Amino acid sequence: MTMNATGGRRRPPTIHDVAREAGVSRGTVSRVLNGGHYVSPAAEEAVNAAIRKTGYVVNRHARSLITGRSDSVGFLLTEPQERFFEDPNFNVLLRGCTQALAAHDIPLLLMLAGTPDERRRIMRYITAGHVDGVLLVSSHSGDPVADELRDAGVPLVACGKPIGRASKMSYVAADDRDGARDMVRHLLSLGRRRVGTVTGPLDTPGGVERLAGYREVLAGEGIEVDERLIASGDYSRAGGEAAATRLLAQAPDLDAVFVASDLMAQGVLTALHRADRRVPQDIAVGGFDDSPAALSARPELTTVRQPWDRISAEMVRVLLAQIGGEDPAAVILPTELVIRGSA
Amino acid sequence: MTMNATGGRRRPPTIHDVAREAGVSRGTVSRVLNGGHYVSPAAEEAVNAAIRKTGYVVNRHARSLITGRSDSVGFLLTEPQERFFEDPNFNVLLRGCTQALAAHDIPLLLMLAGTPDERRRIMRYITAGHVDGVLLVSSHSGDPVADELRDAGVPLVACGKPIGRASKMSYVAADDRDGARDMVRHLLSLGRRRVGTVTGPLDTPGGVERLAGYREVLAGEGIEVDERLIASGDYSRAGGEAAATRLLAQAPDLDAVFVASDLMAQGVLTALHRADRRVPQDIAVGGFDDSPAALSARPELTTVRQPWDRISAEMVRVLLAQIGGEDPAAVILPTELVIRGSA
DNA sequence: CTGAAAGCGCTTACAG
DNA sequence: CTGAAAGCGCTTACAG
Repeated sequence: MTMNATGGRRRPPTIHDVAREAGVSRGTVSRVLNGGHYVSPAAEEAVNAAIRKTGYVVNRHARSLITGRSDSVGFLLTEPQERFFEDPNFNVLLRGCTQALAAHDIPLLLMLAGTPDERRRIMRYITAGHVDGVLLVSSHSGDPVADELRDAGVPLVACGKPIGRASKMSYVAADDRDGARDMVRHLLSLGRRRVGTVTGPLDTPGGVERLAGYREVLAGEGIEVDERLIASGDYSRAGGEAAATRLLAQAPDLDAVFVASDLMAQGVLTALHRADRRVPQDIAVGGFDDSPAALSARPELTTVRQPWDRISAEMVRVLLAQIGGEDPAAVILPTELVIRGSA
Repeated sequence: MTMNATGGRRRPPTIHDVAREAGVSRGTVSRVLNGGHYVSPAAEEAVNAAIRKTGYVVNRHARSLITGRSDSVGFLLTEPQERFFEDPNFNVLLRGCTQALAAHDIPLLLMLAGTPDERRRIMRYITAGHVDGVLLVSSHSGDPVADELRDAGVPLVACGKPIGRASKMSYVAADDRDGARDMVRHLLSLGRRRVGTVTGPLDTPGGVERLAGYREVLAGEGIEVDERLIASGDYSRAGGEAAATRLLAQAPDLDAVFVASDLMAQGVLTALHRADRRVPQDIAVGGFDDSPAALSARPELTTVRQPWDRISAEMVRVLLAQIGGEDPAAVILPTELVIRGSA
């Protein structure tokens, strides 16, 4: 039983075969391939017929060699690996971006750079031009990769507002602050008066903005913010659990909590369950994301939906525009309150 | 504020620049790049110094154009999208493969083909040679993609034994049957006598083999298999929940259940909880996979660990060997019983 | 609108 | 061991 790499693969047809079949020059075939400008209708038709007949598919390597473009895009995740697999948000984003790119016939290269070592290798790979642009997924602002890529002139769009350098970098984000406001208002409308919050890391836009929304609503209602009602988390389930435990100790009269991510909210539910607090009767819990974690929680989470489909579609749109020469752009998308069993 | 695609990118150095710097011909530089054969030590050293000095990185498109290889590998998932995001196993596998390939400096192209339409487009892409080989992840044997790829001569390795055509196709799998035997023996060792099972889909190797292991152990113990103790699932959480509900109705005296995946086991726990059966006191529950789902379950799942790291590493190893011209190979890896709270 | 020609950056026989 | 040369499949000014 022999089977090698070239096994059943025939030599694929080239532009030359198409030209011969169509009775035109290779230049004309190429023009048809690249938009059909300066080509007579007759020639165009002959070429298209020849393409169908030969089953021709352009050789991207040859094309890239001359155009200097790779016709592929990188999806770069600079979080530690665990986060990627723990947090369903990344999955949703990855799928959305893959699909949006597929519509343009552009393959997505998945790049995982959790360690400084991996980051270096991948930076080299990217800056060598193996990818036309990068979809950057990383929540922390301390991340140097974003700056490095921008300085290298690599088209780039971040998911979430890059703290401190937004004006020079494209990004797509949900309206974090507004979503937080909706949730806190909802909790208050339930009659809760001791509303706490578990924040995201405060070096991330989600951490900062969702907390800001929380403060705004309380201030607007004339409720003084009690700092004992605020605990910070790290977007992990375990972090949420620990934060809730602290909250319970600092403010035993807590009757609601807005948690800055669904995954942390799962941890919060675990902590409340252990402390024999019923949800939502004793303590109402609101999440953020509407990730799959919201539905797998018990009770199912009332949460703030981030429009992941639109976020990924916009990231791709903005990136392709930038690769095409356009200036960077920021896109802010509205969120939606989703009410389920937890609040 | 202007910033375009070519912004900060300089024209990268070519092999020509390196040759000039090193005072040798381009051919010699190329030889150093490709293994250093037929190159004098002096020349090699000069070239390496020149590479460092110029920061040269090979242009893969030019290389691919002549070698006919793309130096990249596809990770093809033919499951419906939802499954990919619901089941943590895929994530673990994806990460493992990405890392194993990264060690060879080979990028992984993520390909999601959940619909017939996407499958067609991706098949075209792959058979056009844009990828040197594919890592195929799909649990169902009805999947035509595997055959199509093999017939097209594309180097291929499947995750899990492809039912009915294993002899002609590379695959890497855990020893499903043996893992199932370990788990059922464990449940019996706990003194349970009415041990049921929730199987995977019976057109998947995991569905068939894990059920076979279950039957074998019972037969070995002289226990007649009661078909009312067997319910089939679809590897989804909801499927596990439904199967457990059926089991409870058919065999109310159930005192243990071996579930063919951790994710389904989560659903089983939900159903048992609803039926007021305590785990593990009333009913012991054993899972399969040792995926992240095992740890997020309450109680944490006793399960059968699939060695995901090794599975992905072996998949990559076998694929690269095959791309290099070797014959297909099958690799079976041992599992390990992991005891936690649920049984 | 179209063809002939140059050239993208690299690898690989071919002579030496 | 090494250089000169051909050529991978395509795109794009350049003439017509």
